[in-house]
Amino acid sequence: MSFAISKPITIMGANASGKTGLALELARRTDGEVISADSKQIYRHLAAGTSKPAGTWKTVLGRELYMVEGVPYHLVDTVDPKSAYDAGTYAAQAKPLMDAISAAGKTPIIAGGTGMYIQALWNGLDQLPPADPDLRRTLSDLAEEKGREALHAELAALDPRAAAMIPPGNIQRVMRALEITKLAGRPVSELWTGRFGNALPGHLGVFVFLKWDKELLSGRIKDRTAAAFDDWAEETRGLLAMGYPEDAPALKSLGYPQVMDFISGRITRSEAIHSIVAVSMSYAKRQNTWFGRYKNAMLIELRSPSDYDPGRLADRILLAGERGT
RNA sequence: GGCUGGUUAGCUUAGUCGGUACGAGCGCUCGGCUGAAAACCGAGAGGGAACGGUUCGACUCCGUUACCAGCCA
Repeated sequence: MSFAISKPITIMGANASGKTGLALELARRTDGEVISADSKQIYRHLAAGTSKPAGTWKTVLGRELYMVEGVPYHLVDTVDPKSAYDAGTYAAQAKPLMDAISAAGKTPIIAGGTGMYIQALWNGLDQLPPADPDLRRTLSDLAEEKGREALHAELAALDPRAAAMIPPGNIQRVMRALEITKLAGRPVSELWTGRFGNALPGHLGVFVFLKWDKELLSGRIKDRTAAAFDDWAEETRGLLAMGYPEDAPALKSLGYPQVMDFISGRITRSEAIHSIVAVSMSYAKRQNTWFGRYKNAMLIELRSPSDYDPGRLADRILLAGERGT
């Protein structure tokens, strides 16, 4: 079957839930192109540790494209591991790509597990000052010296409403709120418009949330981690050999610290795998919590291994898309 | 077989000189999230090996049993 829809399709879900396979199936059916929404697959040289889909860079009509099984796969393998990347940058890159794909009569398929990026792309971020590394360093030093409560107290003095919404322990969000308030010269809470909400614009696209039974997902994560581990270790050795520091933004990704502990002999291979599975599962829980907020997304619950059938799932999704058109 | 030490939440453990376990980390359950988000954070459930004794009262003292560790045979 082939469908004449070009409304974007967004596939969300925890890690190891089969988003890539489904996205590729949808791309083949609809003459589509995939846009990744993944804060770590965006980095070059990270593959085994991020389950980046295997692909190759090709020049197509003068454009450099990462091709996976014949499908263009955007916003993957493009950023240097020592560079910072963030939701604002992602939205600024993904939106024009999505529009261009649609304009060419093709279907954009957004697939990823980074909820904040999907949120930034579809609901947009408020007009706020971007990150200021120097200010962050200052604030971070202050927190180190006087404690998190001191920073929170400072925020409370400048913006009581924001302070009430952010727990003192959440140093990152406290610092960000202070950063915005100082840079903008106005309290953050006055700059938040509420657009960063809990609903996706269902009239603009099809949104799918793949949610696996926990035990099954755990099995998939175990299998995937064990299978990838040796390549992962080799990949990490390579990154360190290339001179990337252990605290490079890319290496702050889940699992890499454990792999580095294994490489340096601090823990065994099986300890590393166990630990990675554990952190992956708690990450999956957080992802499901995030995506669960979107009550208007199409929830696909996978309760047995046979429920994951990309062909059949694609049928369901495309049918829903046609109805909505 | 003997001696010594141990047995506190699912796991690793802290502490209680007899008076309701301020416990902690991990795990588990739930949640939050506006340019670090695979980040960062919040809430909750869960506990004194077994049996008997002393005592107004025992996780804390005594005895027996079970199991663990170390040392000696």
